[in-house]
Amino acid sequence: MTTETSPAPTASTAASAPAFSPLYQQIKGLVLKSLQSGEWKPGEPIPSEFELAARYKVSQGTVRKAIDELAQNNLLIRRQGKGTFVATHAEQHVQYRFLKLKPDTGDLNSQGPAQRFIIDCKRTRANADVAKALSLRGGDAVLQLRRVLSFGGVPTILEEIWLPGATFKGLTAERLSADQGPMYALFETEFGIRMVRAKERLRAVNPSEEEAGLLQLTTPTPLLSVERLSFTYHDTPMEWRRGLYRTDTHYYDNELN
Amino acid sequence: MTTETSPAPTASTAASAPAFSPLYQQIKGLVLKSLQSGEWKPGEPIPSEFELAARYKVSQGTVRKAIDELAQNNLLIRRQGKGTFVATHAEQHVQYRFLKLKPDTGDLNSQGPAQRFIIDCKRTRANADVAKALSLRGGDAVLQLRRVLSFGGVPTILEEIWLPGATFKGLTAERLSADQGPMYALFETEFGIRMVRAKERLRAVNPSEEEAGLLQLTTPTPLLSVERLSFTYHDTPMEWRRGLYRTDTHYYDNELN
DNA sequence: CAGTGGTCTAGACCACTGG
DNA sequence: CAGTGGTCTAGACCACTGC
Repeated sequence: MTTETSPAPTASTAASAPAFSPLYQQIKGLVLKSLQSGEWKPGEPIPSEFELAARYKVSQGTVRKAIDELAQNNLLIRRQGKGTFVATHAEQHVQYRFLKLKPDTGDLNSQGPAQRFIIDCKRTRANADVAKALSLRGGDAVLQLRRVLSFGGVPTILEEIWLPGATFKGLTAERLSADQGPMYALFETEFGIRMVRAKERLRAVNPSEEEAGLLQLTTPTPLLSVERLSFTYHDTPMEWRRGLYRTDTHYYDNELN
Repeated sequence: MTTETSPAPTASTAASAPAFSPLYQQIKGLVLKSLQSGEWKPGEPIPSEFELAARYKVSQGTVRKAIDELAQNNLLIRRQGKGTFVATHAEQHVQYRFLKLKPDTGDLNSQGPAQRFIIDCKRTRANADVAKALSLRGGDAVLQLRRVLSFGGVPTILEEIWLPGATFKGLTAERLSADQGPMYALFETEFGIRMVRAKERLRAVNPSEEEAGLLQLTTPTPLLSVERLSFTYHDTPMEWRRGLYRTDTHYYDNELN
């Protein structure tokens, strides 16, 4: 690793700025590349700080700072005495990392695991909205699926999910139904896609008759509409979903800092 | 600053653990104490890293790590070449730091600043729920106020706010109406209270007739109910509010990591 | 130009994990 | 006990701000 200020993978803001990029940022980029390429897979340990320092020809402290930031972004997990591991949506004691819905009493697992019912799962073509969200061309193949999540036997979430067809070749309703565990964990093992972060837009809405029926609502109930765009490495959008959450027995939990 | 492992402000988990507390955590605690005591006020610079290092008898790097964490928690703001400043809800280019509502088109300020109308502001006694949230005894004095926020002339948010009466002595509707700028900024300058973080619970609800009227809703519209508990230093709850947000023209924006 | 925060290094030692 | 991440130090140098 050279010490001189270099153009580096940190794209300058297009114009005149020389774009000074600290060493640890460049290291961060290299580590990210190895993560994305699958050199280190979810759940596995990455090389120790000393090994990485030798590999990149920098001091351990510099590697440390790079890893610190990646760990804060939930891409890596540090475990003192054991090593640094690639984060995963499976096994992570924090299952359902992106699901912020909590029951008014108890916790999500107090009534056992969630039950999942696939309503349908079909290949189709992206409409304008979905194409735009997923950075596809209108008409590109997409996989569209709907499902209901129940907690303690009560249907609570109705979701509609769109995935790029090219990336998720071979994903079927059967494959999804057979699986235990979070869908995002399956994406990792079967398709090498790791969801890294997401944006959500929340609204209060009245469900359509079909939607109310799928959630077995007996009285008119406003629902929380949650539109989510999920990203994999390098801010690449990889999933668009819209959920309808019952919020008479649960609430959407959020922390502000 | 002693280097030996000390009991320190880091409360041990009640039982047998000796509770090792790193030096920089202890420094963090001392800095926090100075923040809370008002030695350094919102908007003001704190001493330089070298000065603090001398004061606490530790190396600059240790002070740095302490400040880094406080800056990440939005308690401090670092400005290269200038210094480190106490964060504030005023002036901060990010006004309305805790307000996650965004318009479907444009941004919150595209139609000028928010208009605020105080509906009422009265001193009363805490009911059980409010008392519990604010860690008061039932019947303690509380200040209760309601207001409407409008954007571009459209009433969009109806809020009901409860504050501990003892801390906010002298806060009146007149005082609030006279003020420009965020309420949390006024809390800092007038009462020495700085809101540091908050928790929100979201639900979809149907407004009562009175609520619909105050928001000038002409058709039945489900609203986003946002219950917020705000904390000042040391996780002390200081404000409870419930907002009703119109989400037909706006949405609640959230980032998941 | 002096003063601030930001980066980088090299080395020592500590705390935690597993064999 | 060896190997990992975690803390702490001391010092050098860089980038940014304002006078």
